[in-house]
This record gives sequence, C-alpha cells and structure tokens, in this order.
Amino acid sequence: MKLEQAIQTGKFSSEKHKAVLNILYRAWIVKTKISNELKPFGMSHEQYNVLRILKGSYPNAMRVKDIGSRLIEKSSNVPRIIDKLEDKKMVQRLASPEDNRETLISLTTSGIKILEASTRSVQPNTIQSLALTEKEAATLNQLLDKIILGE
Amino acid sequence: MKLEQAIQTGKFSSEKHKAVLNILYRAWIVKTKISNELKPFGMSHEQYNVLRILKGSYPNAMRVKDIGSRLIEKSSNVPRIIDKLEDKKMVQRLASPEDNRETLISLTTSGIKILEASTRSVQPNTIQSLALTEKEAATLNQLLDKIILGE
DNA sequence: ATTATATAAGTGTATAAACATATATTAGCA
DNA sequence: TGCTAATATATGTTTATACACTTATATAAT
Repeated sequence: MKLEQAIQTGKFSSEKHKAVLNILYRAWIVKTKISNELKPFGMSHEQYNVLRILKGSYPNAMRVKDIGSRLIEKSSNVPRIIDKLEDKKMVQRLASPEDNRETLISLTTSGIKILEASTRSVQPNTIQSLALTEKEAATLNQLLDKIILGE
Repeated sequence: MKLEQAIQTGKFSSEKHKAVLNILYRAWIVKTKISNELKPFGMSHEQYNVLRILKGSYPNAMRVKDIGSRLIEKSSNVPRIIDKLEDKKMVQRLASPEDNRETLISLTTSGIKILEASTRSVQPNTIQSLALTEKEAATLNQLLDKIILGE
C-alpha cells in the first residue's frame, strides 16, 4: 500500500518530509509482520533478534554488552530480554572466566531449534517477499545510510 | 552512521535483508530524535502526531476514528492519546451533532501555539537536516512504497 | 596499598504499546 | 416495531520501552 493510502493524506511539504513518514510507516509494517509471525513461537521481536545475534557467534557464547551493541534499538534492556529467553530455556548464562563483571550468554540446543523453525516462518513472509531486486535494495540502502540524525 | 557500524556487523545474507534491518534502524533513529526534541515540550511522539493531524483540518474538529486512520502506527490507542492532550488543555472533546457515538476533537489555541513552537524545534533537526536531495528522497519513497508485507 | 574512576550487569519505575473487552449508539432488516 | 449486527469510543490488562539507579568488579592514579 502506498503511504498516501495508508495514512489517508496526500499533502507532504516535500519528498524529504514524506520520506521520513514513509520510513516510520514501513518500519512499523515490518515490525508488526515479524511480531505476528513470531507469535506462534511465543517470542517477541526483540527476543528473536537476540537469538539471531547469538547464532552469529554460535557455538561461542557472547557477552551481554556485545549483544546490546548489535541490537538495532539501542535502548533495549538486554538483561531483561535474556531473562525471558532463559525462562524458556533458549539461552543460558555462564560466568566469564576473564572478567567477573561480565556474563556470557549462549544458545541452548533447544534455542537453536526454535530459532531455526521460527526463521523458516519469518523469512519467506518478510525479507524474501519484498518486491525489490537486489539492485533496488542496494540503492535503498545507500539512501537510508544518509539518514544520520543527531550524531 | 552506516548500518554496519551501528549494529556492529557486516554480514547480511542479501541487500534485501540489509534493507529490512536498515529501515528498522533508521526509523528508530528518527523516532528517538523526534522524541528527544519533544521532551522540553512535555509531549510524546504520538501526541505530537495527533496534534499535527488536527492542525491539518483546523479550525474544523475531527472524529477520533479519522485521527486514527491518519496515524502511522495503526495500533495506537487514540482515545488515550486524546486523554493526555486534553489534560494538558491542548485539545478539547466535543459532542458530534450527527452521531452520538462519535466524539469530535479540536485543537485549542494553546494547543496550536505549543504545536507550532515544538515544530520549530523538531523540523530543522529532523526532516530539514536530512542529507538527501529532493530527487533522492523521491527515489527513496518509490522504493519504500514497494514494501507491502501482509496485505 | 588505597582511593577514585570506569565498566558490566542487573533492578526499579514510570510511561507507552498491544490487544481484548465493554458500553453506547446507529443501521439494517424480518 | 423489535431484534440483530455493525460502528465509534472508551476502558482494562499485559507486556514492552525508556531511563535512572544499584551492585559488583576491574582499572588507573597517587
């Protein structure tokens, strides 16, 4: 759906103004879609993201702070997300041998399985279904990379 | 900041995959920036959006459902946002002469003033500061309009 | 060695988002 | 008319977000 239909208006002061609203709208669409796909797996979007990050370094464990630095939403409360995943036995906390302030987090076997099953549900309905060629996506990425507010 | 730095990773399975993460990241940046700009005015992002929508039809009042249909995040709870704005005397509720189920919402004089003052703070630091030409923004909009998951 | 500073994880709390449900009113129709 | 369904707003409740603060540990400086 075009943005104009989605928010029932056609008056934008500029293409730049429209672009800002468009980004907010598409992000909301994507987040909503992913959250809905994850619902049967009893997982929130942020929990799923943490699992994906952990899988990137599997079978090595990761420190909480390194997980946080890879999350898109930097205000996320990583220990609390870990709590939820630990309750569900998807991850486990380990003591760090190098620094006692740190906690290491690792995926459990069951965590990997659920992650893979949920990814098989999420991917085809989100990323793979985007009606963009790789070239278009690359252009989109170039343009998005110019949005660098507040640095 | 480029996405790779922002989320401390360079491995994306495709440009499409990266684009999805990029949209989520840029939206988070924009939302955070706008929220910070609005903080001195004691207003949340969603409250600000509702005031902007109301200004579009000012001096005419709007129905709650029509405000909702213009919001980007469709799961927003419009009556509750109105509650907050009404507490701050920025809007007022009126009975609808046509349909007693409806409530009409209108901006107060003070609401308009605060909206205009906050917009003078938000606009230059968000939309106007985007390092995009109008042509680039138009291309960005075309590409974003292709993201139509779950319709 | 002792103190101050910085860092990592976790906790507390207030607000907002998401979702289901309730209440009131209108519209459709037998 | 009287009943059913649909619509519009509002409320209740659970979970998540944002942000401040605490605790424990490590590093740096004197």
